[in-house]
Amino acid sequence: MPGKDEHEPVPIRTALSRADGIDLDIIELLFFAYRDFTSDPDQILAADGFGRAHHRVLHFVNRMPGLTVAELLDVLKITKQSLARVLKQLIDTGHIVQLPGPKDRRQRELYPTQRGRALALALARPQSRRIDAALKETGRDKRDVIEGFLKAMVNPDLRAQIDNLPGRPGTLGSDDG
Amino acid sequence: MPGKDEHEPVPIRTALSRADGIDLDIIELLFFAYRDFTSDPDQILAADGFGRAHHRVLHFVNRMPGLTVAELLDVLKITKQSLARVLKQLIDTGHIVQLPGPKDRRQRELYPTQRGRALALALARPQSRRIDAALKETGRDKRDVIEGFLKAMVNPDLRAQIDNLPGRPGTLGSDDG
DNA sequence: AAAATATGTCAGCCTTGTTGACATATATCG
DNA sequence: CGATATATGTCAACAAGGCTGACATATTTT
Repeated sequence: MPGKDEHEPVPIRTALSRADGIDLDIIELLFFAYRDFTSDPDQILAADGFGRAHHRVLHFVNRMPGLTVAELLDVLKITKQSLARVLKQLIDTGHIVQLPGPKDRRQRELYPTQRGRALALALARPQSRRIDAALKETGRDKRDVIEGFLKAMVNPDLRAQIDNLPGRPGTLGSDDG
Repeated sequence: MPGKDEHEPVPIRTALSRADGIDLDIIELLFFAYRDFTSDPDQILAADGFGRAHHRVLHFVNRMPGLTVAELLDVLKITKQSLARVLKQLIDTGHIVQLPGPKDRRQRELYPTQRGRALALALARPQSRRIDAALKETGRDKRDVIEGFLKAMVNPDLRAQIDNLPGRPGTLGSDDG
C-alpha cells in the first residue's frame, strides 16, 4: 500500500479545553464579539452595494479629512490597487472627493462629502449603540479597563496610529485653523 | 452639462469626532485590536498554504470533536460549498478525519488528528500570549470585566453558541461516555 | 533635462464567500 | 418494498476584496 502507509490518523475525541493552557474563552469571545460588531454596518453597506472595504476607507477619511492616498494606504495596510477599486466607487457615488494637495499637487487629499459623512455616521451609530449597551451591562465605570485592554492588544509599534487620530490624548491638532 | 448638475460636492474639512455622539474610541480600538489579534495565526497558516477559513474550521473541530458537518455549518454561518473546499484540504493534509455517525450513518463526524490538534494549538498559542500580555498590563483582576464586556457585545440570540462550548458555565457535557 | 515621487490604471491571480443544480448514501414514511 | 426526505459531496459559475507586475501621467526634486 504505497503512499498510504499504515498510520491511518487517529481521531482525537477529547475537546481542546482551558486545561491546554490556552485562553480559549477570550479567544472565542473576541471572535464572536467582532463578528456581531461588524454585522451591523454590513447590512447598511449592502444596500449601497458596498462592503467592509468601503466602510474602512470611509471611516478613516471621515476621521482624518484631507489625508492623502499614501497616508490612507498606510493606515489600511493594503495595496494601492486594492484601494483604487473601492475608492473609485466612493468617489463616483459622491461620498468622497479628492482635492489636489495645496503644497504638493501630485497628492490627492481625500475629504468626505455631506453624503459620505452621513453614511459614515449611519454605519458608526449601530456599532456605538452596541458598545453602549455592552458598557451599560458591564458597568460604565469599567470603560477605562476595556479601553486599556483593547489598546494593549494592539501591536506596540502600531499604537501610534491610534494616538494620532483626532481627539486623542497626545493629539497633534492637524487642523491649524 | 447634463448629469453633473451644479452641485459639485463640498468637501467636509472637520474630522468626525466624539462630539458627534459616537463612541469612536472603542470602535477603532476594536478594529485595531482584532486586526493584530488575527495577524498572529495568519502567518503560521500561510506556511501550510492555509487561510483564516481553515483556522476557523480547525478551531471548532478541536473544540467540539465529533460535531457533524451540519453543526459546523451552523456555527460558522457559511454555505456547504464554502466549507467543502477548506474542509477537503484539512482532510487531505491529515489535520481532520471524518467518521460516519454511529447512529445516523449519513452524517460525518469530524475529529482532529494529532496533527490537527497540534496546529490548532500552535495557532491559539500566540493569541493566548497576546491576551495574557494585555491582561497583565490591564490587571489580571479585571479579567471578568473584559469577558463580561465582550460577551455583552455578542447578539443575545447567539450567546448560546458560546455557552455550549466545552468547559463553559452551563455546559451540557456532550461526551456521554 | 533627468530622476524621483504620487497617483492612476490595466491585466491577471488567489482566497473565500455566494447560488444553483445534481449525485449518492442512508433513513424514514406509507 | 417503494417513495420520499435528509446529510453530504461535488460541479460550475460568479463576486468581493486581497495580491503582484507593469506601465502611464503629472509634478517635484535634483
